[in-house]
Amino acid sequence: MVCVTNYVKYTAEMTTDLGLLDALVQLSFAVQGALGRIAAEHELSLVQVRLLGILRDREPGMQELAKFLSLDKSSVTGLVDRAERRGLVQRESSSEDGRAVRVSMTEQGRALAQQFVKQMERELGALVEGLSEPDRRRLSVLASQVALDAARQALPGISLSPRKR
Amino acid sequence: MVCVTNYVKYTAEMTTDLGLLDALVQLSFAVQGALGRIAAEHELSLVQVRLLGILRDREPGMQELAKFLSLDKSSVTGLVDRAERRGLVQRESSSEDGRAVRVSMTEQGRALAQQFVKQMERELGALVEGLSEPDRRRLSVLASQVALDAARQALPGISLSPRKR
DNA sequence: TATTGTTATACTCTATAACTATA
DNA sequence: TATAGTTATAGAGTATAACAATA
Repeated sequence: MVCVTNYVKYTAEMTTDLGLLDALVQLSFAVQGALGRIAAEHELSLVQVRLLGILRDREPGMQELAKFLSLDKSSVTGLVDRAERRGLVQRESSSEDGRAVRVSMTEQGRALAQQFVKQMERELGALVEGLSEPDRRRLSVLASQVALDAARQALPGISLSPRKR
Repeated sequence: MVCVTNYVKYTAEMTTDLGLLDALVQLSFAVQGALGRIAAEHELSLVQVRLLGILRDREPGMQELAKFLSLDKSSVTGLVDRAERRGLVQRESSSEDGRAVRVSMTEQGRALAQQFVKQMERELGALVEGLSEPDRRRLSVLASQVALDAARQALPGISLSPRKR
């Protein structure tokens, strides 16, 4: 049974296996919860966070941004409006195409993004505190494999520019 | 670097380790994406899905529901309003406390929840298709441990009624 | 007085459809 | 005509504050 309540019964002795499906769903809620909490601290939505993440190494147009975020372009208009109003991003009109704009991060946005990443590292660090170092490495490899498989299934045609890491 | 763009660069030979933090974030986006896609098919939000999940084996009051969902009680009023309008849940006034209501699932809601779970099992099954059976068991155990640790951190005082599994 | 729940209000986020301007 | 983007509109979802009814 896939548990979608985000609540888990636990006991003192800790060897419970939730089963793969529940485990992944619960884990995803835990991670998204951490993301959401930090985002809320900065009065950001998760989509705003993703926007900043995308703009770290790209200056996409609105349409392109819509594709990245799986949103309608009109939704992106509002999203960028609000982020721009807060001084996190900026629109620049394209020199090549009079219709197009390029969205980029401001210094302020970049600073916030960096701060966010640091907090996220702390929060997720706490989350995996209970695992031994070898277990962490195992989890990292397995989670990476599933995540990468998922990306391959979801984005069969999209080739992405290399990300700084 | 925690990647929050939900996009992953991948190559043909697949042994990449994203690092634990990115791996968990990416994995959580993949799982939540699956949840969100199925929810959207049924015109449900993720919160509506969680509501149905909670009501599988409880008939909580509005306040209690707010606590489960980490929402304000006024938000739950609207949430339950919309679900009730669609015939998925119902309010019943409590016999003991004249102020309170009890929210429960309708037959229609229960049927939808069952269907949802089946779809989720299929989708998540596809997600872990690339793992060997022993790797799946390992992932299950490790993910369970992190998820349960997270639940313990997040809900130190809350004791939950046993869930059917 | 405290608690349960709803209402009023305001904002974010989202999509659809219609629009403008450029290609 | 097609594409890039915005605007108008409508609805879900959220929180805060004020309210009603019951305990």
